[in-house]
Amino acid sequence: MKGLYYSSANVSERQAAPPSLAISTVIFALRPSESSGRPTLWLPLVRRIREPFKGLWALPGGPLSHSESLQDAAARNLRETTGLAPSYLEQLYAFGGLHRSPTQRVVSIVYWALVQPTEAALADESENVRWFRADRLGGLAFDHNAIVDYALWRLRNKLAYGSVAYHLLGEYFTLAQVREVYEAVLDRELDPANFRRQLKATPEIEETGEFLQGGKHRPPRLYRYTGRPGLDPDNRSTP
Amino acid sequence: MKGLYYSSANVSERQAAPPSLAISTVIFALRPSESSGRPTLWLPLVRRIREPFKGLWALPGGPLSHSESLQDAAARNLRETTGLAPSYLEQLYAFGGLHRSPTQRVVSIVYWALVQPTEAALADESENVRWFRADRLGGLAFDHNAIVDYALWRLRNKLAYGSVAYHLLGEYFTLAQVREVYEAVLDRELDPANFRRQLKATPEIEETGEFLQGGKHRPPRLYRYTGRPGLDPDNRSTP
DNA sequence: TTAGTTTTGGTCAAAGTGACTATAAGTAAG
DNA sequence: CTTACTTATAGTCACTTTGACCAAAACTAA
Repeated sequence: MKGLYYSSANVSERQAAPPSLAISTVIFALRPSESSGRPTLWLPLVRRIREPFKGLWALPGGPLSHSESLQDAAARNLRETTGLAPSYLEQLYAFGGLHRSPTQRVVSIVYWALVQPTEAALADESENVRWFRADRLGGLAFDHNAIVDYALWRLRNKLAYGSVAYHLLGEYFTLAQVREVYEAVLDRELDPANFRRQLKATPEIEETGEFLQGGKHRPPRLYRYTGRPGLDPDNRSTP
Repeated sequence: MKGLYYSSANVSERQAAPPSLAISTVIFALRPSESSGRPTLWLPLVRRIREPFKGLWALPGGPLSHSESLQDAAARNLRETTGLAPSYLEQLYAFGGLHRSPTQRVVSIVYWALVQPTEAALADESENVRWFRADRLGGLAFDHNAIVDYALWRLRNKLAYGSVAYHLLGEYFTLAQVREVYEAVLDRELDPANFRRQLKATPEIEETGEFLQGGKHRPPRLYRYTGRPGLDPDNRSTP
C-alpha cells in the first residue's frame, strides 16, 4: 500500500502551489452481522502509516495519476486495497475545505462503490486493511467520518430511487434478499407483502424459472435485475 | 477577467506534474424570452481570450486559490464575471477526463448557481461576458456543452424534489410565477389548478396578506418561501 | 401428521394524481 | 354601465398508489 496522499516535494518552497489532488473511495458491501446474522453494511478502511493521523483508519485513496481518469483512479483504489472489482461506482463529492489536512491543502474527489457479496467474501484483509461495520466506525482520519456519513446518506437516497440495491447482491436473488438490503440500509423493517408488490411492479426485475433450494422453508423464486446503471456524466456515453 | 485556467509555467519540464485544478460555475437565471415574453432560462458565458479555444464561449471559471474553499471560489467566479451574488450555490460534479483540454490535464470542479431575476436584470455584460438562452448555446469551449447539459438535468431533478424553484424568483412571488418556472425548466405545460393544489400542500410556502397589483386581471396572492436550502456536505453545518 | 416458518396472493381504506368543471375578481372594449 | 375576456381559485370525480392487515401455499423439522 502506497502513501495515501500526494505530498509535494517541498511545500515551503512554493507557498502559492496549487492544492494537491487526491482520490478516495467509500466501498460498501453486505456481510452477515456477527450477532443477528442478518446482512449489514460493511466497508474497508486502511491504516495510516505516516503522519498526519498516523495509526488511525482512513478511506482508501491516493494521488491522481497523470494518465488515468477520476473513475479509473477510484477503481484502482478499490482493486489495490481490496482486490475487488466494483459492481457500481459513482462519484460522491469533491471535498475541498481549507483545513481537512493539518499539513497541507488537499482536495479529495471521493467516489463510492458497491461490491457484490460473493466477491466481498474473498476480499483481501491484512494488518493495514480491515473491514468495519458502517454503523460502528471509530474516529477516522481527516474528515472521513463526515464523508462516510454523506456516502450513507447518498446510498439511502439512491436506494429509494430504486436502481442500486441489486448491485449489493449477486446476479440471482430472492425478493426477500432485496428486502433485507433495504432493511439494512434504511435501518427499519418493511412489510414483506407490500415490498414484494412494489418490486413486482418494476419492469427491470425479471422473474426466472429458478428457485433457491436448501432453505428451511418454502423455496423462494429467484429474480434477476435487467436495468442499467445511472446517468452520471462519466457513464453517459455507455448505452 | 483573468485567464480561465491555471497554466503551470512549464508543462514540458515536469511530465509527472499533478493535473491542474480549476473551478467553473454554471449560473442560471430567469429572463423573459424576446419572442413569447415568458420566462426562460439564461446563463452567462465568457469569451476565451487565449488558446485553447480562443474566441469561443466558455463557462466562467478559474484556478482555485490556495486560501479559499471550493464554494468560495465558485462564488468568486460568479461575482467577478457577473457582479452577482447567488441565491443558491451547489456543487455539480468534478470533471476529470483525460482530454478535456488539448494542452494540459485539467480537473474542473463545477458548481451551479441560481440568481434571482431582480439581480440578474442588472448583471454585468460586456464584450467578453454575455448571457445566452440555455437552450440556444452554440458550440462551447472544452466539454462545456456536456457540463451545461448535466447542470440542466440536475436542475430539472432538483425542481421535482421541490426546494429550488424559489431561488429563481424574488422573495415574494405568485403561484403562477412558480408554475412558469416549472414550465420553463421542464419545458411542458402544467395544469394551473393541480399545480396550485400541490404547492398549497407544501408547508414551506407561506401565504402572505399581499397581492400583486398592476396586472390586467384578477390580482393574485403573493407567497413567500420559508424552507432552507439543501444538505450538501458544504452546507451541512449551517443551521 | 402436525407444528412452525417463509413465500405468495389478496382485500380494504386512506391518500395522492390527472383531467376537468365552475365560480370569483379583476381589466378592457363597446 | 354592461359585456366580453382573462386569470385566480375552488371543487369534483375516477383512477392509482400506499400502508395495514389477512390468508392460503409450500416447504422443513419434529
